[in-house]
Amino acid sequence: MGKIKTVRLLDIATKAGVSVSAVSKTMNGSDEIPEATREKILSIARELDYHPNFSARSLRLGRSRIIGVIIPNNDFSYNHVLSGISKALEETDYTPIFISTKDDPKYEKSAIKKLLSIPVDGILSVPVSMDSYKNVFVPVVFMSRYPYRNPRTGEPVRTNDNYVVTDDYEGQRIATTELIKECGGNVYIFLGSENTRTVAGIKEHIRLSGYKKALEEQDIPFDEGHVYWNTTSLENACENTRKLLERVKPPFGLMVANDYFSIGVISTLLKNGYSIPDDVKIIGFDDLEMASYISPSLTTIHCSRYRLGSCATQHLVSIIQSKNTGEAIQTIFQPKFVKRSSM
Amino acid sequence: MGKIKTVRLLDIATKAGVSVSAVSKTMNGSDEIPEATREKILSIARELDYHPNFSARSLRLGRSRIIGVIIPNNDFSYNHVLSGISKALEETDYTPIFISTKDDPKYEKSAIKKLLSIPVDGILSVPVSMDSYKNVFVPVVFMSRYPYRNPRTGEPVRTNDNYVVTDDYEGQRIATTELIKECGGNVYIFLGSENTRTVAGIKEHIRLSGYKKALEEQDIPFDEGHVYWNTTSLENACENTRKLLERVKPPFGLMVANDYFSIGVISTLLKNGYSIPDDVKIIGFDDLEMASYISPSLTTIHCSRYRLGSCATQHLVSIIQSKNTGEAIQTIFQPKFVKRSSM
DNA sequence: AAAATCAACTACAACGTTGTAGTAAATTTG
DNA sequence: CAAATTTACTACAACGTTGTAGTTGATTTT
Repeated sequence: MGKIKTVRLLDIATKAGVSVSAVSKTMNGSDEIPEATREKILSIARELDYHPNFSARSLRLGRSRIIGVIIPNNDFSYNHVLSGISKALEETDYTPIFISTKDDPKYEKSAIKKLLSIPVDGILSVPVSMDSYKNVFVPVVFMSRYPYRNPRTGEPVRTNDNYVVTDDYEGQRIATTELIKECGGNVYIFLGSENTRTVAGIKEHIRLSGYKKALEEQDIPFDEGHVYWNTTSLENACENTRKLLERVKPPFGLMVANDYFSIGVISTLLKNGYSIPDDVKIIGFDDLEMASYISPSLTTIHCSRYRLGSCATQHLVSIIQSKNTGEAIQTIFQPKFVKRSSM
Repeated sequence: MGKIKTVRLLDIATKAGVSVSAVSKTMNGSDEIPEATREKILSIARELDYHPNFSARSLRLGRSRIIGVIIPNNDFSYNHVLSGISKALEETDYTPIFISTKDDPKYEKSAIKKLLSIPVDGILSVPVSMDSYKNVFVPVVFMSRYPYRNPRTGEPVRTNDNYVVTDDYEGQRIATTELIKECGGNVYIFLGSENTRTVAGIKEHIRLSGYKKALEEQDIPFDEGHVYWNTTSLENACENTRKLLERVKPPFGLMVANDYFSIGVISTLLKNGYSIPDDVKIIGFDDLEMASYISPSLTTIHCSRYRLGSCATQHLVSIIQSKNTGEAIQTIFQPKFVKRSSM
């Protein structure tokens, strides 16, 4: 398995009897090479199966046609976002490179450095700490986690970063409002990790805020005991369900962090002999494809993570190509309530 | 957003009053730089927040610490494989770059070229056409789709490529054997795409072969009408189920291409008033985490795609680092039958 | 017919890194 | 104490590409 010489511009140039520059110009579509020479060069390039050396080009140009994608974990829970990114990038000649941060600012910083040293032409990020992006001099589009609202007040926050998010605050508010219509104040909520409540140092979870807002609107007092944190796996979801059942008996309403974990919740409820939606009314979050296929079919908040990824990607590419006017691109997708049979 | 000058070895060298070579040697841990100078250089590097330029290094060295990952589609259906790869790579200082082929040899060829031009240090691939890899001069480990058996005969195939696969032939044979115990010859099978039956030009699907083998062992004649192709989405799975119900009435046994699509099958059966496992016995494939949480809990063939990815990655890294002895690394994971309540 | 323009190139430096060959001073060896 | 070796460096070419600044020879303009 010895080193194999790759085909360079020089090889083509030698064979065609022209200079390296002429070949380079031809490859880059310069109009100062006449048709005849151009044809000759291109046919030799094809014959030798030439492909430009990525590193050399990146070194020379200071750009790479590579987009860095920073995600919190490598268990691909951002699966749909990534699919959206890949799909959107397919139309362009950019290639994504994914790095995970394990939700740790240390890893995030090193991920950014790694990406910048490539150098990537832009970054799509589900951020851990906004501070990490202070000295990033390529375009960045934040996804999903940007503090677009003050989580304490629900007020929109004005910044000049680029971001694409779904309005989880509104999503949770709507879900809660709908559930209150059915169950009054008897509504519980399963949320994700408590210590990564939100980015940007504001120690209040955006989904929790939406939940509180809905309660407030209906004059229902907030009860910390109705919130179950750490729904971060199917097993945790089941455990939370068991804990909940120990403390309160149905009927009640329950909102689960996402559709996937709802499967665990439903499983545990059925196992304990409860029926859905008669005993427990359930609302998920995301509206995964499978939400309408499981039984009972899942009432949920629709917000396409796929669309989020593809939208952010389109933004980033347009920023890269049009040399950023300084105008921040900010998109907030509004989630929708989808009623099925779990409620 | 002007171009920001990045920190180079030269900047450190100038500030430290030494040569670029001295800094380079220090960075690469050469032992010919004494402790005092080394400390000085490193502290300046830290101070300036130096990070090596990836492209320059790759150009110079002809390697990049990047691993190319080739997968058939960008809807991340190879999710678990990718997670395994990412996880395994986390321990090393290699970074993966994913490219999809859309199951088209044309895209596959161009993906390979792109990766080689980076240049990647190795490739992990779920291949479309083995021909595409003829002139690849970096280590390749094939995943999941390698023709490790002759699909017509079930005989092992001897090659000297590196690969990691799960024995889908055996998996399907076992599933079929188990289902026959319950339903006799009354067993149906839903399989994936008919025209990508297998790689390597052998026009026979490895899973179908396993199915046939089991029938043969029990002296049950093969009936083409028992095979439903094109189970490539939840919706297709439902449609196939409806078609099947039109033609045959329960009871019967049914094997579905994978656990995920089983959700659609189960949904359709329940909707039509059939009960599982009394009317229809179902076996999935994969043993996804959710298989034991859905209702009815899913009997399936366990084969960890995650493990497949991480194993292939470990192999690749070891090949890269030990400068390949020529000995091919080949791993075949044996799947296991997991009985739950859908059968 | 000389001057200016143009077409079709070529030569060369630069991007940031690394390894090899070289060198001067310090230290060890015979 | 001279010769050989070692230590601690430095200088420089090379990796493949691209853009800028030439350099021809031909054509057009004055």
